[in-house]
Amino acid sequence: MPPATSPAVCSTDEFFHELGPGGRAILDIAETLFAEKGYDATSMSEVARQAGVSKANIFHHFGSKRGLYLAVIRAACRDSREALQQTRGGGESVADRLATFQRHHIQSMFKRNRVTHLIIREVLEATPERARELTEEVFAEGFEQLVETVRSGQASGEFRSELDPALIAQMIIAADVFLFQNQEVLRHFPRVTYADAPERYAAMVTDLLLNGCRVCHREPPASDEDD
Amino acid sequence: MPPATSPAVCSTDEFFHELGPGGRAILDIAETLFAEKGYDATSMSEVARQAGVSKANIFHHFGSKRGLYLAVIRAACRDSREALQQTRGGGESVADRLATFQRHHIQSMFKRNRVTHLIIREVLEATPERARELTEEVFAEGFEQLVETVRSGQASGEFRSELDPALIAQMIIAADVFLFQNQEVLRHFPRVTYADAPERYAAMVTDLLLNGCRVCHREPPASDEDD
DNA sequence: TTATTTTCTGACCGACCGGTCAGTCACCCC
DNA sequence: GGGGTGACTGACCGGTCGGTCAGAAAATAA
Repeated sequence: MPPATSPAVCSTDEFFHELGPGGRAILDIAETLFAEKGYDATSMSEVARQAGVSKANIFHHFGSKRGLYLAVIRAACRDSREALQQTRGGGESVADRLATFQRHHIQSMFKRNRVTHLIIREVLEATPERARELTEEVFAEGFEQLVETVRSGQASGEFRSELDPALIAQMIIAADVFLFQNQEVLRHFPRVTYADAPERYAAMVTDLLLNGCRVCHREPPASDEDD
Repeated sequence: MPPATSPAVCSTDEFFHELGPGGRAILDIAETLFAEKGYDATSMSEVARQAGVSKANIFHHFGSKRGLYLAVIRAACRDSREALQQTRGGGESVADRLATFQRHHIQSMFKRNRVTHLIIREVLEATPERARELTEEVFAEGFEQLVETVRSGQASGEFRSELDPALIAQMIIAADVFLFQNQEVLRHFPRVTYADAPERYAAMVTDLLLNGCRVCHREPPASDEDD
C-alpha cells in the first residue's frame, strides 16, 4: 500500500512527461510487477533489473517508489478512460445499446487485465481522498453517460421510470467487475458455466437486467400506476 | 501477498488449535492489521507490540508470518461461512426469500467489514489452487443453497425457467460485493443515492433482478410454454 | 522438594528494502 | 576548445524485515 497522499491520481492530459523510450520500458515493467505482485511486494531493484537499467535511474526519473507507482496508475487511468470511451454501444433500442456496451466493456476489462487488476486493487484500498480522485478522473464521465443512456430509455417509455437509473448502470458494471475478479473462484462452481465465456456472460446479464427473472411482473404497458 | 502454497485454506472444524486467550488476542490484532494494511505491509513486530507479546512468541505459536496469516484466514473463513448460514431468508414466495437473503447478506458483509475486506482481497489475489480451496471451504455450500432456491422458484413457475439459476444467484452476491468494495467511490457519484444505505440498496437490487428494467417483457402468466 | 516440559522473551542474524551520492558519460551551445 | 546540463551508474547508507536461539520464567509432575 502506497502512502495515500498525492496531489492527483491522474493528471489531465500530459502523461509520460517526455520520458525517452527507456522511461516507457520502466513504466511497462513496473505496471506488470505492480499488477501481479502489488505495491509492497514489488521492489525497485527488480523493476530496475527487468527493465535493464540501474535502480538509481528509476529514482532519477520518478523520484520515489511512490512516484513510479503514481506514474503507472496515471497511465492506467488514461488507458482505462480511453477504453471506456470506446465502449459506447451502438444499436437501435436502448436495450441494444446497453447490451453492446456491456459486451465491449467486459471484453476491454479482460483484454487489459493488468491495468484492470491494478485499478480494482486501487479502488479496494482507496482512502476517501483517493477514491474521490479516481472517481473524477476515471469513472465519472463514462458512468454519467451510461446513466444518461438508461434515462433516455426511461424517457422513451422503453424502461420502467420508477427505477433508479444509476442502479441499472451500476449493475451492468458490477456484473463485469465481479466476473473479472472472481473468475478463478467461479471456475470451480459446477453450476457456473460462463466463467470463461465473458461474451456469453455479458449477454446473459443483459437479458436478466432487462427482463428480470419473474415470469411476468407488470400489467401490460397500458396504464401508468406504480407503487 | 503471501506465498500461495498451503495444504488447505480452511480446515474443517477445529480452528484455534487450543491457543490460550493470548493466542486469540494475537489473532484478533493480526486480523485487524492484515485487513487494514494487507499482508506485506503488516509486520510481525507491530502485531507483537499491539498484542502485548514478544515477536518470538508469535513465531512460537504460528511458526511463520504465513502461518499467522493462514490462521487469520481460517478464522475469517469460519466466520464467513457461519454468517452465510444465518442469511437463509424466510418468506413465502421465492422472491421474498431472495430479498431477505440479500438484505441479511449485505448487512453481514458490512457488520463484519474487516473479515469481508480480507476475503475479498484473498479472492482477488488468489492463485488457482487457493481459489479452489476458498470455493470449497467458504462459498460452495451457501452458493449451492442459493442456486437451489432460485431453481425451486423456476420449478414452481414463479421464475422464468430459461434463465441460468447460477447467474441469478451470482448477481445477488455481485451486487452486494460491488457496493461494499466500491463504497468510497460510489459516494462521490452525484447520481448514486444508495452508497450509504445498504438495506435500501438491497431492496432496489432485488426489485431490479426480479422484474427487470423493461416495462413489460412477456405475455401474462397464463400459458406455460418454454422450450 | 526436585525434575521436566512448555511458554515466553531479549538479543541477535542475514537479507533486503527504499533511497542517496559522487562521479562518469554523452551531448549541446558558445 | 571549454563549460554547462541532464542521463545514468555502482557503491553504499540506515533501517526494517522475517526468523532464530539460548535461556528465563512458569507451569506441571514426581
